[in-house]
Amino acid sequence: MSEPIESMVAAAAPPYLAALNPPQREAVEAIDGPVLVLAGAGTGKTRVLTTRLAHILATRRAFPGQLLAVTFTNKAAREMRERLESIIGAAVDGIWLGTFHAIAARILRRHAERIGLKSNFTILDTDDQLRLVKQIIAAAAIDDRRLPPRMLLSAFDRWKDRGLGPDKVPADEAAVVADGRGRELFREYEQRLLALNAVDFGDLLLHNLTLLTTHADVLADYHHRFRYILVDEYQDTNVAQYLWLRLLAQGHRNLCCVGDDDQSIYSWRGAEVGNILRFEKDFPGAKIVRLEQNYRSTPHILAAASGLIAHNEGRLGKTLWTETNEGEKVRLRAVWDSEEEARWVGDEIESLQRKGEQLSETAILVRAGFQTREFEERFIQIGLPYRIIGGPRFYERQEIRDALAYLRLIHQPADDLAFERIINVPRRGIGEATLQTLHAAARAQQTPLIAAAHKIVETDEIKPGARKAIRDFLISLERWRTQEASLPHTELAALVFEESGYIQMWQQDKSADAPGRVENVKELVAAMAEFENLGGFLEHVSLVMDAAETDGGDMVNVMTLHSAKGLEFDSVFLPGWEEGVFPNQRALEETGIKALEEERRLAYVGLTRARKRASVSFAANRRIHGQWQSSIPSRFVEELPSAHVEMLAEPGLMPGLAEPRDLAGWGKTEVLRAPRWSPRSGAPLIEGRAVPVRGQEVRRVGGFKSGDRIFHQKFGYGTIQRVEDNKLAIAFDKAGDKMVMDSFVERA
DNA sequence: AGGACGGCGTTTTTT
DNA sequence: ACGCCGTCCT
Repeated sequence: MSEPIESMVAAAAPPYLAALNPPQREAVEAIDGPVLVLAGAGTGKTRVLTTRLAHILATRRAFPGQLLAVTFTNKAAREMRERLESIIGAAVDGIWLGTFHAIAARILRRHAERIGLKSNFTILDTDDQLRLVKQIIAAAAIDDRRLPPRMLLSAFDRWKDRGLGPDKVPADEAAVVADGRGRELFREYEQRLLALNAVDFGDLLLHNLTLLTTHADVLADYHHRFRYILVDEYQDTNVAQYLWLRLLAQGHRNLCCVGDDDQSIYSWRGAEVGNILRFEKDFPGAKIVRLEQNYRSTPHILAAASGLIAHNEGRLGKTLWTETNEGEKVRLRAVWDSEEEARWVGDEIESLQRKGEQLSETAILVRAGFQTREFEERFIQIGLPYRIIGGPRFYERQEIRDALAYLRLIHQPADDLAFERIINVPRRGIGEATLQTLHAAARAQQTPLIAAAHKIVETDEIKPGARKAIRDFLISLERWRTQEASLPHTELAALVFEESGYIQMWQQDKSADAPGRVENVKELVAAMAEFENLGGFLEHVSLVMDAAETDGGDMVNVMTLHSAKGLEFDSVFLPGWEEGVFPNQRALEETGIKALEEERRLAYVGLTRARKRASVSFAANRRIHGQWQSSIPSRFVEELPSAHVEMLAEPGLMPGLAEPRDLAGWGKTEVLRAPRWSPRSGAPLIEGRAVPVRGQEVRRVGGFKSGDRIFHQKFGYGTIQRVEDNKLAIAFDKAGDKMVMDSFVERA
């Protein structure tokens, strides 16, 4: 441990302040009142956040327990804690530092009974949510082909993102979901969750809002408690999170939000760039600090990224600059097809490697997961080590979810979803019919399945075989539950997986992945050791579903642009800059110009990941869903300022253009944007509607109303049932009921 | 209870 | 093209 905090305070300018540039220092020292720190990419955002926390503590403005620091990811929270402790030189206990969800869960557990929950409530993940929604749909006697569970769930999620419970959803919005039954189903879903003593991720925030707005004493308690509030990645907050912060910050008004509107890439999961754009209005007198000095990238990379993002409107505006020297221009490479692209990138990486660059300092950032495949194939072929970031996670595996269901059920008997999951795993001869009987009984008695099961085994409502199986299972559960108090939780878990026959089930399984599954369950048990008790472990699993730490070998990193946010690499490859792929066609179809700007921000995020060199590439032909499609360069290619880009031309090859042309001046020349990318697309889409393109006849779309007869390329003739923005609910004569984009239909 | 078959979706991801 | 999921059949 280094010097105590007192001696840091004694110094005229503490060392941690001296290391900051003027705006950073301003952001750190503006302790009181609302502050918005607009932190461009690579400008030292985390340093400011952590130094600010350290400064508050060092100057004795608050005790650790009076600080609230919120992040979006566990990784960010961990990093913040580590860096804070390295500044302070000691462990910092008591600070409320964590993700929105973790903090909200902590608060909710303290006051669960005020919401109608018990403090050991279960936090459901998406999988459980979906199963519950399916049950709700079935119970409402709705055909799930008419109402896909995913869609309904996503409607619920988006409502919750906006802080809306069943009673607050605007009538017109509820009306267009599930044939007017949206509100009813939403209410049903929420009631089911309460009955299960469970919450989903959205509820954590939503219940917090209810708690804080309906219990003045609780709110006052937190007002008093949280003297200083800090928020990371503020541009990613949704409305619920914004309302939550605003409520908590009302006390001392010491709210410091750090974010970058140009890096807002999560609107599709409810993030509202608007939150950052209107900070000044919401917090009058707020101090705005801009961090613009970039410590990461070369001037060419910064200029290219800045030139690109300048095409967006409604930005708060920043001008990134750097003191470093020129460096390399952003390289732009046209290739014939996606295979050649992978070959080229592979060659380039090998050449970098020969020059002594680390593979792990190299990244390939793609727009969508399917693009990684081509690179994998090529890299395997040439023996180039790589890792894909962002695959399926440990806690999402079947065996882990099964094992967790056992533990959940022991810890929280009302967890019907857990009960259903494992009642017949391993097989105990409890089939569909028995389960139906149980469900019916549970519904009739308004009790959890487990309680219904206890009663039903005393009757002869079910067959003797199943009855015995259930009774045995219940006895085991009871025993394990008793042992929860006496045994260490790791021992309990090991015991449960043995006695239940779960481990044995996989040991006897002859499939290739069975041994791995056994290992995973054992790993799970081992992982429990780090936690004080079963409850703590389950909380961790629900909220801290971090991907396993990437192993440290020297490998090329392959990931999506989204996963790359917050990371940096010496060399960055940005393949697939083609219309349709990037900007992504579907995004444009869904939300038009809004999506286009978000895609552009994604491109900006990609470029600004690079320290020394960035290479953009695009292919004339690409296989998508098994079909070769010709493509044209992304509009983002033209938007890169040519002074900062070096075109790596291959003679005679310029995909998508009618004929070879002078490539150096593409910025000035209008590039033909023939919509050859998608077989069904009519034209580039802006705001969800086709817009005229030079030399091309574009059919006028929009203006449809229900009752209109239409024709669709794939589904044939049909009648419009309902219009929702640019989406049409259509009863097709042959293909049944479907939702389609209006741009894909024409009047019959 | 387990395999075969057909249909569907295939942008991004955290908690 | 391909994989996953749900259903249906044996």
